[in-house]
Amino acid sequence: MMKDFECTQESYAREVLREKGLKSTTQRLAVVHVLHTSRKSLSVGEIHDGVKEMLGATGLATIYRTLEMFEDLGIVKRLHFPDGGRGYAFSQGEHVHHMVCVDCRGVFDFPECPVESFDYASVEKQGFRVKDHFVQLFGQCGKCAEAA
Amino acid sequence: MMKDFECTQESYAREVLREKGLKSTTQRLAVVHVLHTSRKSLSVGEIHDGVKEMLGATGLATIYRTLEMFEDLGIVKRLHFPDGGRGYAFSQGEHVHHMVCVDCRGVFDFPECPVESFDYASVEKQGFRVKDHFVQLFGQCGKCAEAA
DNA sequence: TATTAAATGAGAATGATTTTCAATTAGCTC
DNA sequence: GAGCTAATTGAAAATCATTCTCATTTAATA
Ligand SMILES: [Zn+2]
Ligand SMILES: [Zn+2]
Ligand SMILES: [Zn+2]
Ligand SMILES: [Zn+2]
Repeated sequence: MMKDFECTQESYAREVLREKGLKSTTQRLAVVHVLHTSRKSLSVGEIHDGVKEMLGATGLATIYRTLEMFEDLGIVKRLHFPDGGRGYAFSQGEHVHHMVCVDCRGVFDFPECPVESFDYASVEKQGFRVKDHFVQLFGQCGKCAEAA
Repeated sequence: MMKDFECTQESYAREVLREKGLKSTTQRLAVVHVLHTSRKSLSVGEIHDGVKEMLGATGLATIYRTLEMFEDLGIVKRLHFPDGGRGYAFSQGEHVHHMVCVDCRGVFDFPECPVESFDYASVEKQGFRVKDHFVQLFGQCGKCAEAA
C-alpha cells in the first residue's frame, strides 16, 4: 500500500515505522492523516471517526494500539485538558510544546522550551534526577476569544 | 465533626470549604488527610483505600466527587504519568509544580515556576491568549535511583 | 506469487467514571 | 442539645473508556 501522493507527515511516519521494523498499515497512515490535517487536538473517538470516514469500518482497538505506539515513537503527543479529557496531536519527534485552546481544543505549537534553561539545582538537591518534562499552556485562541 | 487535633492542611481545607459554603464532611477531610500524609501521589483507588482504612466503607463516587471539587478549589493537583495513569497530590492553592518519580510516583514540589518568565510573544502573535499552564518534571527519585 | 510474522477486527471482558435517588449528616437556629 | 434543611453520601446501575483474545487478513520480503 503506497499512495501516489503522500505528504511529508505520512512519509515521516512511514520512515519511523520502517526503521523500527514496524509495518506501515493503511490504518496507521490514516491515523497520521487524520491527525495532521486537524488543527485541533483529537480524542480517541474523533480519530476513530476520522479513520472510519477514510477507510470504512475500522476496529477501535487498532486506534488505541496505534496511538500508544505512536506516542512511544514520538509521532503523536498526548495532551491533557483541565476537564480531564485527553487529546492527541501530530508530532514529528521534535521537541515542541503546545498551547491548547480550552474552548475548541485547538493546538498551537511553540518550539521554544520554557524549561530548557531552568535551573534544576533546587530539585536535584533533593536527590531527584530530572529526565523529562511535560509543559502545556492553556488559554483561548483568537477565534474563540472573538466568539466569546 | 471537629477533631481535637487538626493539622494545618486540614484546617486549610476546612477554611476553603467554609468560604465557599461547602460542608467539611468526614469523608472530605479524610481525603485531605490521606493525601497530605502521603509523599507519593495517589490514584483514585489508593485514595479510596486510604479513606476506607480511616472511616470504613466509603462510596467510591464520593471520592471522585471530592477530588473533582478539590481540584477546582486548588486543594489537589492532578498529575499525569507517561503510562497514562493519573495521580493526585495535596496542594494549598500556591503556585507550585511537581516533579514525579516515574518508578514510585513520589512527588516533590518545586516552587520556582519555569514558565513564569517565559516570553509568550511568539505564541501570542498567533492570536492566542495564555491563561494558565501545566508543568511537570519526570525522573527518578534518589531512592529509586539507588534501587535500580 | 508465495511465505510469514505482524497487524487487524469483532466482540467480550475489564476497568474507570458518572448518574440516580433514597437515606444521612453538617451547619445553622432556637 | 434538639430540630430544621439543604448539602452530601452510599449503593447499585448505567455509562463510558480501555484492553484482551484469537481467528483472519495483510505488508514486506524474497
Ligand atoms: Zn479556540
Ligand atoms: Zn521542553
Ligand atoms: Zn522513586
Ligand atoms: Zn508555573
